[in-house]
Amino acid sequence: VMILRSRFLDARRKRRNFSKQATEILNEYFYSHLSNPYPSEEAKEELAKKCSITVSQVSNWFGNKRIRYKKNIGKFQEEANLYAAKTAVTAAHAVAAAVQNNQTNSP
Amino acid sequence: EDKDTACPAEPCPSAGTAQTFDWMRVKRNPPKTAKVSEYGLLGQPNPIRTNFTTKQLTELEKEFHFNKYLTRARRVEIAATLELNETQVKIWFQNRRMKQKKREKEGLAPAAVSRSAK
DNA sequence: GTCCTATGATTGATCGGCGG
DNA sequence: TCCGCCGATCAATCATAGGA
Repeated sequence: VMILRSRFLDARRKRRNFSKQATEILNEYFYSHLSNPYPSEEAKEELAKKCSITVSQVSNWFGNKRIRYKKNIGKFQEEANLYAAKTAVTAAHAVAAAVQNNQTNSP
Repeated sequence: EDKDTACPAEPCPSAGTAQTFDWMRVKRNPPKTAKVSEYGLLGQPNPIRTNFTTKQLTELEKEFHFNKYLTRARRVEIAATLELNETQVKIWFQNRRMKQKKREKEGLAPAAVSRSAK
């Protein structure tokens, strides 16, 4: 059939990839909330702020990410482990700091 | 704000194999729009997304600018004229309104943060 | 330039909740 | 109980960006 439909109406789709750091922030949130990657409106606004993109773009990103992730979990395994390790290190630092602080107070 | 930052009953197991959470199993029911088996032979009902023609979209758009909301009568009329279900017309207006709201919101935020810093 | 995959945006339609 | 709307999301697709 004439699949020649919107050859013009979608000229606005001049996509631009997000910055490396923005994607980094979004992925960190996604993988640290893998059990429920549905940021609240407030969380989306915060992410949008940090990433310098709009709330709609944050929504699009999560929508695409969720669909594509579950479509092929295996393909994202490496990425998942990468971010899991990253957050683990961050958490470890916090714990280490807490422990150290605790030890210096109880000799 | 956050309430699921930790696993309920999971110490810290999987390190290489991701778990399968409920959201990953979510499956939408296939569209029930449009009449079924109109081509008996091909036996392919309509488990697919409808592709509106440029003409249909043009008419819907025109009507939308006239009325953001449809009356039952108008909906029936348009559906018949464009050869669509009443549901499709109803949903189209619903989505169109959401789109409108979204665009208005985006068109007023990008440039309105410096009321004192400039 | 060619080909293929990654990715942001669009959109018809679904899901759950609310009000009439 | 049924219906329409809202807000969020799904799922498929479009079109470009980026890399080989």
